[in-house]
Amino acid sequence: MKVAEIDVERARREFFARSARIVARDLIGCLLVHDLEGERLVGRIVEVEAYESRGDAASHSARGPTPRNASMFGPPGHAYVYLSYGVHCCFNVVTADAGVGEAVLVRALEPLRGLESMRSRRGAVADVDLCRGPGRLSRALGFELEHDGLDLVRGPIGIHVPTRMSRPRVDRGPRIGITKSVELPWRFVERGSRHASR
DNA sequence: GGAATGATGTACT
DNA sequence: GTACATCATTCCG
Repeated sequence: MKVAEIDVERARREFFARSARIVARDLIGCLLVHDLEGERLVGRIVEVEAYESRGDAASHSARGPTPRNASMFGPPGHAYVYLSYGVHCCFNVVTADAGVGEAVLVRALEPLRGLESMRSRRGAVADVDLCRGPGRLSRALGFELEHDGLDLVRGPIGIHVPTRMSRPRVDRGPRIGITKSVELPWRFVERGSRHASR
């Protein structure tokens, strides 16, 4: 591997090695990519939530490591995928440092590429709803439990930070669907996005 | 072993 | 707006 490639990889890993709330904010506008069955599926991240390790009772990591949340305590820049309500897969990006237990839940995407493939997995829904919700986007992009722990720098799932993008306007507020630590304003949404949930 | 609980989505009134 | 499917995980005993 060339020196330049090593530098790029280090920079990509350091992006995730920060607190979840900081990474969460920066993920708005980034591209979530899945190379699946010879096709590249792409969505633009428009809604996320940060789950931290200290003082966050809503985080899966709040009571320490368990078999389910093990990858949340693993190295940053890896996936944490879990089953919600026994039905839906939810996709997170592990942040901070290994052993800490922080992650960012990706809640909604603006579908950009591979829409036909997304439609085939999602059934008869409007395109604006293809990836509007954490369970929905996992279904649309083909995320499964087997992707839990995957290294997002190596693929086939990855996150692209656009080199040239106007910094999106981001609104911040309480997270959705939780009953603990409801006051923490760690949900980030691109202002005015029609692809966000709610 | 048993019971409660979801970081949800869909259907229905 | 409300109802509920559905099951792995977690906690308690």
